[in-house]
Amino acid sequence: MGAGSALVWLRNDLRLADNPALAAALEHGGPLALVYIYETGETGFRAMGGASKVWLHGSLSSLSADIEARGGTLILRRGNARDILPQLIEETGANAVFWNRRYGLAEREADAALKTALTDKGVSVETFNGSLLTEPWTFKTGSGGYYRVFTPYWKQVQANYQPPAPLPAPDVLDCAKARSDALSDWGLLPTRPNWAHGFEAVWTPGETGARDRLLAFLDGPVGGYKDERNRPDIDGGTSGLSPHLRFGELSPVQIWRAAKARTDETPAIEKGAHTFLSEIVWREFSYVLLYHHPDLATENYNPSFEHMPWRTSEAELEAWQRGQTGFPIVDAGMRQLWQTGWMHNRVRMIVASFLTKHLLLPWQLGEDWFWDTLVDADPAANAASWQWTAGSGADAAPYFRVFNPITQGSKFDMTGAYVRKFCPELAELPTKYLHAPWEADPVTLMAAGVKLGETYPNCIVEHKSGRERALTAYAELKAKREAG
DNA sequence: TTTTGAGTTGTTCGA
DNA sequence: GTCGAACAACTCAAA
Repeated sequence: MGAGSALVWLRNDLRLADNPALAAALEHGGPLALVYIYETGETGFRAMGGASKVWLHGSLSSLSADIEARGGTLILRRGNARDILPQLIEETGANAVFWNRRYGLAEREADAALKTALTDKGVSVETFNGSLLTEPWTFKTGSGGYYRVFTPYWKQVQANYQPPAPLPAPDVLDCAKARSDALSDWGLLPTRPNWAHGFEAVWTPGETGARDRLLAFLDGPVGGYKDERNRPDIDGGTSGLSPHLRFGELSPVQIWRAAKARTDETPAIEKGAHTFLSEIVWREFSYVLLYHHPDLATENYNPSFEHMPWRTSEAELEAWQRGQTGFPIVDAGMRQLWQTGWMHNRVRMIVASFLTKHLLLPWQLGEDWFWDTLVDADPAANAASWQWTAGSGADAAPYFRVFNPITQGSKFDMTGAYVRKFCPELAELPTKYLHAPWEADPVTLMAAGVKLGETYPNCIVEHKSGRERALTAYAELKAKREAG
């Protein structure tokens, strides 16, 4: 390849280390054009949610600084990649384009069309796997199909996955010049009100923040991960890497290598590291499902769920969204989500079970709310996990598994620190009543400053009757399924 | 082809 | 308080 420059189109891979597309562009030689396009108005693309936009702003800001520290520049553009990439190729004199692949249908189709168009104009295009351990078509079952059950998939990965050699971040970047938008003009950050003001205390978007978090996790918490990952009252019981992974500030390959290396040094963490990597592979499994079911975020994976007698209630949906259901563990979770853009995984299951079973509202409403409010909103993992909870998904929970929010709260937020943090109006209650304040006697309630129905809502549905209603609905579904 | 064993994360009830 | 069984039936993956 001749003297032209090499254009790297960055998408969900906002990092310099271990980035296959970037490494190939460096190999190509010549100046680099490092480009991020904020794709708006692209048909079939799901618009990024509000919390994700906030993260994107932070991530691009960090990436831009990292690139400038190496003498380069990040080019920002907004609009259609279809129009913008050819312009940038012109402006920068690029004769080769590099990107890491995406797996949603609309994205795949758009990328394929672009690749054809560029190739036809004599520009070489090379694409890579920059976001997954293995791409969704890699592993097949004995009969040639894709995996629909997690455990055999996980076994397959353990038996056959070998990480490629790491690709170091470049020390110096020689970049081509081109016009760039100002990041602040994209309007990614909220104003009036700034509902994201709580994010900063919790997160450091960008490659450095991601690496620091990974190392901190491997330095300690990973050892107890198997049990502590279920404890929302423990700070750092989980890795907190999900938003970094979502934007590719680090890759699952880097995680895999680091966890394996650390296990070799410290065999005592083996069990925790193994469980941790299985969670990473759940993300991979979700991508297998998304690849084979492009409408995973909207359509039931199991088609028989079209007969599910879901309810409708704007008021109940809103009570759930705002963390005003009257069940402390549910409300704490929904408020953590609103305040920090993230929710502990155990609590995600509890609130999802509550929405789809106790309230019997369609899982798509929950999926959509999470899409808008999670900084880690991932097209594959979010959709697959909601369907799993609802029972419509692959390898799904049995219908009779209705989480009891009181039992779950007492069992996993056993100190009550989680509810006290996010539902401060209940903070003075004794732990014994914290997950079921209605069971406290009037004297205890008064002493804690709690007036049910005033300072904290009454339950919008009673646990026992809500559970029974859900079981009845699922039985109806079964009857309809049998009737054809 | 047929068979077999298994399937992320739970709750309730009764002994 | 502890423990085991029931809660469905089906589909998947592999032998």
